[in-house]
Amino acid sequence: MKDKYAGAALPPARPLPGGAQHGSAPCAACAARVLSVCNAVGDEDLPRLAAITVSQEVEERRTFITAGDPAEHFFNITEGVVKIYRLLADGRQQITGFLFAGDFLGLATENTYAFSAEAVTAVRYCRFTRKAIGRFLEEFPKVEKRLLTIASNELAAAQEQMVLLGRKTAREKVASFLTLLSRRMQRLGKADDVIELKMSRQDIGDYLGLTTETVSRTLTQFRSTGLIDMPKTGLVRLSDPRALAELSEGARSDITAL
Amino acid sequence: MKDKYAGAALPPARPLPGGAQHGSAPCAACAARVLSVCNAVGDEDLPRLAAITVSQEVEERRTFITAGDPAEHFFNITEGVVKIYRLLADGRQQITGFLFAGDFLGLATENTYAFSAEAVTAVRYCRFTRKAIGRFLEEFPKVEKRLLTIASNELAAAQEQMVLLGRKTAREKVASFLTLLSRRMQRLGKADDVIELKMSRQDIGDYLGLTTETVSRTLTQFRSTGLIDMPKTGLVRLSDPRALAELSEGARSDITAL
DNA sequence: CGCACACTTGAGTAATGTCAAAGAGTGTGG
DNA sequence: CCACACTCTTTGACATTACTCAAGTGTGCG
Repeated sequence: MKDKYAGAALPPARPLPGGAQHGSAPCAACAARVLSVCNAVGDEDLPRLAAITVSQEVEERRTFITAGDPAEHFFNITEGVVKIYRLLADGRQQITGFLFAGDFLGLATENTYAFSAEAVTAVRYCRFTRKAIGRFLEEFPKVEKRLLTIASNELAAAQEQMVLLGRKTAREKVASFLTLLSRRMQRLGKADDVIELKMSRQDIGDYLGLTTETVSRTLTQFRSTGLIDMPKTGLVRLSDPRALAELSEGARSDITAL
Repeated sequence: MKDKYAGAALPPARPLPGGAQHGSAPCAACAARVLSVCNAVGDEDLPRLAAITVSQEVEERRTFITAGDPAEHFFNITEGVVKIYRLLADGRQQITGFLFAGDFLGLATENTYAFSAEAVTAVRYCRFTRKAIGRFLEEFPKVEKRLLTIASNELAAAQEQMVLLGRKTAREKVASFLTLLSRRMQRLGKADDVIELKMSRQDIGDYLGLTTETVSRTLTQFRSTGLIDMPKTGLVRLSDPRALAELSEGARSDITAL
């Protein structure tokens, strides 16, 4: 089942209908713009940006970047959730990040992609060719600066994730994950105590370096100790965000232990 | 003992004597230049580069960047080995990378350092202030491009490390580490089957998400199965680099099992 | 309504961590 | 130059966490 959509021999993602993707309107109207690189481009230059982008949508479960393929594009996620992952020879999977609206994709890339990317939900993105980006950056050095900032932030996040993977316990990992998603909601100005888990337990496990079962058990334990509440599938309410945050940083875990 | 040199209240690292660090000579003569960012600066502009750098040396074991401190500098390692690490509240340590001559340090940084850096061996580096770098980049966009490339490479390496930490077994982790160091020797044009381990077992463990004991046991096992040889302390000869490389990628490990 | 899939729960195992002690290597001072 | 002290590494015995395998439960979709 994990391989259902694997492999690269897929029909291409379809461009949005109507050719609406060429023109300044889409960029100006883009809800993700404020969150993304594109924010570094002034209103007056949006047409230039729009000219090099193609907006596309990808259905749930579709792999749209396969590790090893020539890296021809950069992507800007405008809607949905994407998982970035790498595989070992025997199929073990490590998800190196989840991407959401506003996130930029393609930095960790030389000539070929070193990772795969799969749409966790239905996804919409703007795509640029590397060539076009190159020319564009010449003209808008501000965007290049922004890319460097983004890369720095991603690098910091990657280091944080290394701490999690290398040194945290299962409980701390899951608490970190919930806290991370909560912070993201906060940044978006939404209620930060209710989280939608769009991804499967398997994906959460592959992100945290755990098995599905351990993720499930840990969530159950959190629920039974009153740290979280799960009103319905895919929804988690953080009953005690503070305790979760402390737990995620490696605070004494005996205080909330079963 | 781990705290012997910890804390920020240390005498500053000393600049090299003679003021030799201001002038073009040091950059032109720098052995690490070909490996580093500085390579993006042409010979004719080296004086400009030298004008904003200060070369310093740091003794073994000295922490020269402490997480949380204001990020005022970027560094270019020109000699020695540096470890970059993060700590959890209770002292658990995760080393996110080892840096060698030519490596650039300071990218994963906003206004304060999110990591600490310690000299594993005696270290020499060139230091730039953020301000100076900003002005310099305006003038030499080529260097900025180079930084973006470096950041991309680091990001790819970070993802690779996440796979290691999240999904590899102890044997695979240690094999990966040896293979990584071997590749580095290769890139430097040196014999790639003999590796100097400048760092302690503890550091290797903190890098691989293992304990000292597990690292030690795994190395012993590799030796007893003929994968490696340890002629003297700190030296490892890869007797079967191919098998190690395969093991590190998650190949069937039964073929070399004890 | 029933099938499929994802999630949960349980029992037993294996890998790695913990604690403890002995051995090896390094440097220092007598 | 040797002996001692210190630290790092190795080895051993045991504990524990998280994994594996397996069965059951729930949920959503056709």
